[in-house]
Amino acid sequence: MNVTPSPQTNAASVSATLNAWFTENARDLPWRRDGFGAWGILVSEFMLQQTPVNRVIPRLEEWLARWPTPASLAAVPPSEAVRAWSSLGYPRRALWLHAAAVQITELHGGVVPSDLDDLLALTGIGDYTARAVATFAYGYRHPVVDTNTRRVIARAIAGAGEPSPPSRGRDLESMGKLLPQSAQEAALFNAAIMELGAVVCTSRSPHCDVCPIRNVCAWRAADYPEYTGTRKAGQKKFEGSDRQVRGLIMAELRSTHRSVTDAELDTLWPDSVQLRRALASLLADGLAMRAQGGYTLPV
DNA sequence: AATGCGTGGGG
DNA sequence: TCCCCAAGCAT
Repeated sequence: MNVTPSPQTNAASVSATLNAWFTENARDLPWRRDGFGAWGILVSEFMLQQTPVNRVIPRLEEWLARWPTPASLAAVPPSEAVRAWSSLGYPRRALWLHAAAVQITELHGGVVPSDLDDLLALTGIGDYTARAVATFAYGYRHPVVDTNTRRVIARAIAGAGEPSPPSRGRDLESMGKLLPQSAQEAALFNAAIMELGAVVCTSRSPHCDVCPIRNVCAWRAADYPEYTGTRKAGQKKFEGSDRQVRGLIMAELRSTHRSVTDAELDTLWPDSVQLRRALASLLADGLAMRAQGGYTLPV
């Protein structure tokens, strides 16, 4: 009696196999420690938005030692948050995390909310981060979809080499179909599929030889067809970009507690028009402010 | 919805 | 070397 696997049994197989694999092979990361807490998880998720794990860990531990609660961060000026962010990149995230800490303190009694809509209302929290916090900090049964999850589903389930461009509804639906019924198993699976994408089913050179779901992988079954769909637009060149100049200015502002003069800024970049443009955008973002004949981080 | 937003490591 | 990518978000 041969049984053709139904989508349900295939989904159950993938989630059970990945959860078993994850239980044995999960990396020992700070935010996975028992009792790490919702605030620590929230901070880690902010830092992990587009920044690799290994670069996040030291900054995260410093951050939580200094600001163990949302209220403690809310009590200092945003300049301190931006400075402690150091060179993690995308410093707007530091500003947004500080703003979220203020909101949590003023609107939620200093307790990181667990409700999806409450989380989404916080500055700097979008669909991924809201779901990650509700799931990993509070154990709710929500689908959590990040870039790793999207890639694993594209390959193992859809048989494509790469995911299509993100589509919120479709992404949540496809992850929802794989999600185990129990909230505890669901939370584990959300982390497990992300982990697989991060360490095995990687974007560039996937390690299919050690993949725990290689036997049910649709991409492998189809003999690894190349991706044919539309790609997301590539990043613009960084060298010579406004982003590079913004980065130089921010590094200068972080390096001192006194105000940085126009003359000092002019030494950072040869094109003064571009430098002014970058500076104006930082002022507009609230990452810099005028002070005492120069510029400082936002107090 | 397409674009802008840092930084650094790896193929 | 250069190009791609990394637990996204806001506009």
